[in-house]
Amino acid sequence: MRSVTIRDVAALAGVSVATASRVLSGHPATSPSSRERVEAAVADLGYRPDARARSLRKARTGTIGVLVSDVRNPFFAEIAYAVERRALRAGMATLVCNADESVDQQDRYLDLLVSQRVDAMVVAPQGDGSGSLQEVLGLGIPIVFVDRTLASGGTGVPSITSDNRTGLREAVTHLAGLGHRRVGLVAGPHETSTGRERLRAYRDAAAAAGLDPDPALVVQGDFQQASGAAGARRLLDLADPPTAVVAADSLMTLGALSVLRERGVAVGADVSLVGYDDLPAFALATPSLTVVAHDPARMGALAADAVRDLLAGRAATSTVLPTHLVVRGSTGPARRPA
Amino acid sequence: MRSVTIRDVAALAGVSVATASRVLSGHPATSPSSRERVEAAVADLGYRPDARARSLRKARTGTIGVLVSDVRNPFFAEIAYAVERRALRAGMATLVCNADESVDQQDRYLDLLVSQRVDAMVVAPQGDGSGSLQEVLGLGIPIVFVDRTLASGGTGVPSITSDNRTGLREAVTHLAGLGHRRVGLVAGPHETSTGRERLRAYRDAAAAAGLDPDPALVVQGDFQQASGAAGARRLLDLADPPTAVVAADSLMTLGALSVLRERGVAVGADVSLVGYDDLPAFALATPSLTVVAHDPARMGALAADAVRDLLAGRAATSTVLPTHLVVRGSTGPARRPA
DNA sequence: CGTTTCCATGGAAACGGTTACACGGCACGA
DNA sequence: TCGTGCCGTGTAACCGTTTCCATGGAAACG
Repeated sequence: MRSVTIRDVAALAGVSVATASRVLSGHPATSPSSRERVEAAVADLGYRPDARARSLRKARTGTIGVLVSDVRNPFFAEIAYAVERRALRAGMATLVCNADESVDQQDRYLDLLVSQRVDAMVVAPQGDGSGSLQEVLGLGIPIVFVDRTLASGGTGVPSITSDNRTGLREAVTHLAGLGHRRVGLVAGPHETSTGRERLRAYRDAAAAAGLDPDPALVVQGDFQQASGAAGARRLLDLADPPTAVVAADSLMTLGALSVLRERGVAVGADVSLVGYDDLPAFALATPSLTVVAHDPARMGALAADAVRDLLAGRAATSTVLPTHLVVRGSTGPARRPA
Repeated sequence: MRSVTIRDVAALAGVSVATASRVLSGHPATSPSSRERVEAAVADLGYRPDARARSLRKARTGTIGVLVSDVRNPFFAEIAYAVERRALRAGMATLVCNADESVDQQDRYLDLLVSQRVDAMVVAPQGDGSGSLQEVLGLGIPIVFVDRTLASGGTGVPSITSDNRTGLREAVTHLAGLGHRRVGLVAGPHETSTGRERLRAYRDAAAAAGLDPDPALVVQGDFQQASGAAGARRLLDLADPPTAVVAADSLMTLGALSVLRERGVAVGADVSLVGYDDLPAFALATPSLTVVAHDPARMGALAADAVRDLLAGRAATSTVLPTHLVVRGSTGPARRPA
């Protein structure tokens, strides 16, 4: 059962493949009569053009790759969705890949995207760009970073990120204002720019507010739910546990929250919690969560716009989107130690 | 800046393209000496094989399409993730598409997947198969349905679904046992098999338990969060509102929950709520949500297995995964109307 | 009426790989 | 020594499309 090709269409329509191709791609120089017959033949045979063959001849594949860490993270799902939506409107297909917060897997997918000859990529990069990423950057494929950037700053790659520092600073300042002196942080991986920036913002803000600089208050997570739970446990088990905890991403927030509940800690009273990302579910928790909010849908849309610009040969502008603290019920006055 | 082709590699290595190709694809009939030189040339030039060109000649593209309704729905995100993971292990790439609960968009993506010549598809189908879907089924592309099936049953397409009826029946029976007589349902769209089956199970179970058969207790949703909120509002605004509500998917559960909270209704006391899908966040709500649970990760993995079987020429088996009710705090004894 | 212009068309060369086929050289057994 | 067979290699066809170029006819113009 060989699939039907443009040759079959041309034969049935009684024209050459060249003419058939012209009709199919809307070339103006075609007579109404051949247009009509080709279209009839297409309908008759159920012809479906082969995008691979087409793209082999033309310069473009009409495909863009989106490489995020984990679509199960609602934050990245939203980004991927937004990019895809915008891309579809421009007639482009989207290849969504999960790096799983692993550089190896990221490299594997970068290879894959390159060999698929995607026209452009939207990447939330892992690591310091030492692996395939650096190499791929050298290939001249239009790339836009989203959410994260590389440690080695000036790569000339446009990026759509959010202002990690402000949100986290506001969170710490807010907690300090409530009288908290020992504020814990479940930090993100050093391999990501977001992890590093949020940690740095925490440290700066904590120092500025004169909080307890105890290094034990910072525990390392990996942006996955389990590490948020583990981190929260370590913090609560300290001899002198924090009275407030900040989690550096949504999944770790979920994990931390689950531990607080499992231990019967009254969130917002015994221990205050600031989450990251404003997931719909976070507003519905009891007490509803105070969070650092940013806007993944907008990030995705802007990333798609940047890709469009790059593909059109225009320069793409990097954007840093604002973040802000949304104060809800999970943060309250520090309870004086007994 | 033309990209480097296998011809360049062959030239540099001093062999023919045939030999270069053989080395690259691991063909046994190659001498150590040419292997070595070709590999050196590849490294030297930074050669990246072109998957499109390769797949044009070979029968396969090494790509499978995953067409779900909405990756922002954690349920589908989990499915997509599981499929992708399994596919990658088999060396295949995954094209993830969002039909957005719209038949039109589904058709557009089906066209796209066909023209990309994916080797197989995993689809959560919309509608009755009247659009492109029927046509695509006729093309002989291996397809596996996931989560949903078509109304027109015997299409011979293997499917990985979950037992929608049992879970919902248990939910209704559970509520009846707690003394609820008026149980509302925020139903899913008729265009989906899951929407229909869950509605039918609700009706059957309600009848069996002798609940109030008032048709006003069933409100129509579309599996999106906003419709869950709207549905809950309609139910609460009834002259004789239900004492318990069941939502037919996770996003509508979220919407319904937000309305209950916005109105200051004590969930589990004033009104009981049964959600659908066991999202991590649902266990963390207060009170934690009683839900109908199923296993999207397993569904995705089984779908990927089914695809593997089809691609290997074996028959794929359809599976119906179990669902079960997880009783938590959001359901309680019916409050006697004053 | 002859020449120029334009337009629809077909033939054939790309695009970047794989692979059927033929061929020469070598080791082997008779 | 002479087939026989195997193995590594090269030539060229092929996958399905687009597009360059040449061509022939009709229309437009003088």
